[in-house]
Amino acid sequence: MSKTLTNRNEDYSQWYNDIVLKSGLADYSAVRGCMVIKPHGYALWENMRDVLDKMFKDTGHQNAYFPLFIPKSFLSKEAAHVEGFAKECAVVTHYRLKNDPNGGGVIVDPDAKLEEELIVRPTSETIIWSTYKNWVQSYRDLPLLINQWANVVRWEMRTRLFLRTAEFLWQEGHTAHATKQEAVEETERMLEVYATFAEEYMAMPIIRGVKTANERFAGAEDTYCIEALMQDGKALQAGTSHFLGQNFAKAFDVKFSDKENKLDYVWATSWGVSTRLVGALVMAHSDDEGLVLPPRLAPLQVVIIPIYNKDEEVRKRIHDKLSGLTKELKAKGIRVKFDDDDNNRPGWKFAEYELKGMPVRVALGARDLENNVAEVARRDTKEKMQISLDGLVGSIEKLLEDIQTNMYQRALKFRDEHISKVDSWDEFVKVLEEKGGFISAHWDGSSETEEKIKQMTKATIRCIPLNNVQEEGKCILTGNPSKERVLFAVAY
RNA sequence: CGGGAUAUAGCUCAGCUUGGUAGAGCACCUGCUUUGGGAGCAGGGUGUCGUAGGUUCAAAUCCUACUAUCCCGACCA
Repeated sequence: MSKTLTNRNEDYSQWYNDIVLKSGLADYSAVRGCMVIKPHGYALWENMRDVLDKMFKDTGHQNAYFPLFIPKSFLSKEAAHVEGFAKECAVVTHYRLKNDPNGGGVIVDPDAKLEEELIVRPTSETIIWSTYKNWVQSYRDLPLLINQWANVVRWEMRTRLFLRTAEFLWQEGHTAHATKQEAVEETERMLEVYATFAEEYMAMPIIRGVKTANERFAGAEDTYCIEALMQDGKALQAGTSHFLGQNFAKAFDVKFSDKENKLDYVWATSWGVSTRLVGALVMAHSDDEGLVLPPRLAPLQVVIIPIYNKDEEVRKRIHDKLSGLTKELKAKGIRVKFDDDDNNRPGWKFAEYELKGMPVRVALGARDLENNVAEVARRDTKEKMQISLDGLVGSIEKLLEDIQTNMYQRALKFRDEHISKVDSWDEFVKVLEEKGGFISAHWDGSSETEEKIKQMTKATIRCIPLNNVQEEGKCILTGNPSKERVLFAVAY
C-alpha cells in the first residue's frame, strides 16, 4: 500500500504531483525546473505527437528543424516579442570548459567567450523568419507551411510537472502567406485542428476563443486559443494559434513579388501545443485511484491478467486462452498487454494498472473458465462485468469506444455545469470563491479593467469565445457599456 | 525574486531538544508457501545523514554560508 495518492479533495496540487510521480509519467531531475519524462509519460506524448503530426500533414504542412540556439541580436528585432520573452531566456556565453588550475574540477574557460551570445530558444519565430527571408522571393514560394517538433526553454520562476517546466517539448508551426486573409484562415484552421484533437482524442471539451490584448502572444496581432477546464475549477490554456500579421516579416525583411510584380511583406502565423497537454489530460479525467486515460491516447488500451491457482492443468488452459485473446486483440490493432508476470499477484496488478490509467482490464481465472466468461473492468467508471468469452474481442472493441465517449461526455457535463453567467460584482466574487470554473460576464473592453479584476480576484479573461453572442450589457466592474460577455477564470 | 518549510537507506520518515561509532516501515535479494483487490513466514544487503566551513576530545545532532526541492506570492504555455 505504498502507492496511495493524496485525496483529490484534500489537496488538489499534491494529488496532481502524487499521480504524476507514482503513475510513472515523470520524475524530478537533477536540474532545477526540469523534469524527466518517464516511459509511460513519453509513450502518452508520442501518441499525442503521432496523431497531431498526421493532422498537420493532412492540412498540408511539412516538418523541418531549426537550431536550438538563437543569436541574441535576432531576439531584439521585434519589439513586443523581446519584451515578452527577455525575462526568461537562458543565455550561452562560452563554448569551452577547462580543468580548474586550482583543482576544483572543470571551470568555464574565460578565454572562450562568444563574440555574440546565443539564446536557447524560448520559441523559434526569430530564427525561422531570418531563414524564411532566404526562402521567399515570389508569390510562387507561398504559402510556406512548416512545423517543427522541438524542445524549448523558458526560465520559469515556479515550475510544475508538465504544466510549467523550464524545458518542455512542443511543436511550433510557422507559416507564411501572400494575403492577410489566407493567414487568418490558417490561424483558424490550426485552432480547429487543436480543438478536434482535444475533443476527439483527449476526450477533453474546450472552448475556442480569442485572447484579449493583455493575454496575447508577444508579437501577435491576434491570439486564438482553446481553453479547457480542470477538475479543480481552474482553466488551462491547451493550445494557441497566432495571427502574426506582418510583424515578423517586417522585422526580418521577408518580402515577395506578387503577380503584378509589386513587393509586399508576407503574412504570418504560428501555432503550438506542448507537453503541457499531458498535464491537462491528467487533470481533466483522473481520480483518487490514479490516471484515467482515454483509449485513443492510452499507451496500452487493454491489460490481461491471469488468475492462476495450484492446478498446473488449469494454469495452462488459462494461459493458452489469454495468449489467444492477446493475439486476436493485437490483430484488431488494439494496444494490449498480457501481464503473465508471476512476481506480482493479481490484486497488486489491479491496483497498479488502475494507477497507470489502463482503460480496460480483463481478468480470467479457473472460475471464469468454467462459466465461459472473463471479468472485464473499465477504468472510467470502475464497473466490472462478466462478459462471454465468445465474441469477447468485439465486446472489448466496443467498450473502448464507449469509454472514449463516456469520458468526453462526463468532462463536458462538468464543464457546462461550471460556466456561470454572472451580472454583478458581488456574484462574480462569490462564484469565483465558492464554485470556480468559467464565469461568463460583461467587460468594458479595457486592459485597465481586466488588470484590476486580475489584481482583485486572480481571475483573468481566458478568452472571448468565437461566434460569441452579441448582447448589450454593463461591465461587471465599472458598469461601462459592453457588447458581449467574455469568459473569466482563475488559470494555470 | 520575496515569505514559509524541508534535506538521514531506492521511497516515506524517526533520531537532533540534552553531541558519544546510524534506526523503522515499505521497497530490494534468497528460499518456501501462495495467487479472485496492493500476500505470509524465515533469512539477507543497503548510508559521503544535501554541500562546504566552523565549534568540540568527539557533530546527523550546535553555529555559519551555500545548494536543491516543495508550498504560498509576483511572472508565464
